Parts: sequence; C-alpha cells; structure tokens
Amino acid sequence: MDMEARGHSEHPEALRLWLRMLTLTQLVEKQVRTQLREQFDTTLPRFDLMAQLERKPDGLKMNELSRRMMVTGGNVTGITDQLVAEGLVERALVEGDRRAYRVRLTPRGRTQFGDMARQHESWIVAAFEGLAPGEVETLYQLLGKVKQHYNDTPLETA
Amino acid sequence: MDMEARGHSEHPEALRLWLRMLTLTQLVEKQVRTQLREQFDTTLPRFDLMAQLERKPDGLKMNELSRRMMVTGGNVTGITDQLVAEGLVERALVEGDRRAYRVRLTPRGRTQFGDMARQHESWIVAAFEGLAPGEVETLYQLLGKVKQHYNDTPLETA
DNA sequence: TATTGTTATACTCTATAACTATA
DNA sequence: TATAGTTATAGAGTATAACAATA
Repeated sequence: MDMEARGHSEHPEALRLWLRMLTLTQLVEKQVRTQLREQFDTTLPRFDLMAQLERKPDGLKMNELSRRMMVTGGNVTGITDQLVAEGLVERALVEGDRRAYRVRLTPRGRTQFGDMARQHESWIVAAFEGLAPGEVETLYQLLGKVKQHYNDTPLETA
Repeated sequence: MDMEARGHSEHPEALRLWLRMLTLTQLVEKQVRTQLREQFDTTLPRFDLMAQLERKPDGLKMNELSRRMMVTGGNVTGITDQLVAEGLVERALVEGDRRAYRVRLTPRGRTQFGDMARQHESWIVAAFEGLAPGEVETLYQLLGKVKQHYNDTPLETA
C-alpha cells in the first residue's frame, strides 16, 4: 500500500484527535494560568493543591496530594510551604503516625479558594459555551471511556 | 435556589468536563514526554518544532514557528539552536529579506523525525484505542466546535 | 527494612524586555 | 518607525536522589 509509505498514516484519526485535544487544552490552560496570576497572584499547581483540599475538611497527607496532583513529593512540600507561609493551608498531626501530616485549608484559605473557584468556573464555562448541554455530556462520557481504557492498560511502552 | 449557595455550582458540567480533559491530557502528555526522552533523548517542544517543519519542505520562519507552537520568539531561537547544533534542522536564507530565516529539516532531521513520528503515533493510537472509530470522529468534531468558539471569543477576561 | 516527608540540585520550558540588524 | 530575530534574565514547574525520622 502506498499509504504506509508516508511513514505514519495508518491511524491518523487518533493522531489528529490528540493534536486537537492537546492544542485546546494548552489554550485553556494558558488562559487559566494567566488569569490566576493576574487576578489572584497565584499559580495553577497552588490552585490545584487547594482544590484537592477543598472537599476534604480533614485534609490529605502529603503522599495523597502527590498522587492526586501527579507530581513527586518534593514538589508538594515546596508548594505546601508557600501556602503555609501565606496562612492558606496548615499541617495538622496524624494520630498514630508521627511521620505524616494532614494538610488542610485554613478558614482564610477556604474563603480565598472560594473566590478563586468561582472565577475559575466562569472561565471554564466560557471556554465550553460553544457546546450544547448534551454535547458537554457526550464529550465527558467519551473522555471517560478513553481514561478508563488508558488506566486499564498501563504503559505498554510501545 | 439552593444550588447556587454552594458558591460555584451553576455549571458544574463544564467544570468536571474540563478537569477530566486536563487530567487525561496530562496523563498522555507525561507518557509521551517520558518516551521521547527515553527512546530518542529529546523533548516535546523539540519534537513539536520538527513536526511543524515536516510538511513544509521550504521551511518556516521563526515567527511562524513561534505562532504555531504558541510560545514566544526567544524560546524558538533556543530550541532551534539546539537542533541546528545536532544537524537536524538548518537556517536558510529568505530572498528579499535579510532579517529572516527559513528553518527547515535537514535530510538527517527528516529521517530521524520519521522514526520518532512512527513511535509517537503508536503511543497515541494506544492511548485512544478504547474508542470505536465513530467515537474518535465524534470527539474530534466536538473538540473542534469548542476550539472554534474559543477562537471566536477571544479573552473576555471574565 | 520500609515508609513519610524534606532537602538539595539540576534541567526544561516559559515569558519579559532590551538589543541588533534590516525593512 | 516597524519588523525579524537574538540575547539575557528570571521564575515556574518538574524529576532525581540523598537524607532524617518514624513505623
């Protein structure tokens, strides 16, 4: 076949889907980063960490944060240090394990995160307002299917 | 309404869609970066730059690369310098404008990019193989719709 | 010994702004 | 004056690895 001669063209659909998804994600992400910086003088990882804590009043351990944020432990330490210094989160003791902490939002952190989250949501809603509600749901379901399969098939290292 | 009292819950569908899309993109992107490093000792921006040049035998100017890669000019200079030093791309003169260059793949760069692109495509195909062909197309169309609207509605700065 | 978290370090990627050369 | 590209710099963001304290 001649198609194969071009080198990489047997599954161009998945590839162009990926490129579109990557571009769109970068576009939205870049805007979110800019606005977080301009309006709240913060960064996406800091916002992400606080978002992880929002629905966990008892907090999360460092390694739980590390796993959820998909970054290594040392980085979580650094981000947490910053937020602690600003009084937005705190390290609380874990009963029965003196090595670990529960990191949780302070009241001030909770208030400030609420402000940010409200704005953040409006940016995201604006980004996707080109879709009808049913299309949002379809997109959500399809991406869930991809993620599901991706998680079930760990790193085949091609 | 009580729903609104939670602070940010009027359009949670768009928000959870975004979070899923962001997570999935980061997952795939992280894997691609790791494999590019391990198998080809290169990075995603370098791969991206070469990919931009692949279908342009005459090359692209620096500012065109900058726009397509969505990064500022100084960064393109740095990445290009690396690739030139390795003999993978070259700066060619532009007739009639001695300020500008056309950056293009060398024969060696073209060969090497072919190898990388083949592998890259296999990783991407594997990432999306949980979808039926029709679903890939649906996803592609829906993301196109989002992107279209997003581009038409530049930075409302909420 | 293994685990939790911290520290130290280095590298990639990025933006900003000042700069040079040419248009 | 404006544009193409470079240089210099600073700061996110990340991973790796060695380390201390506790389990």
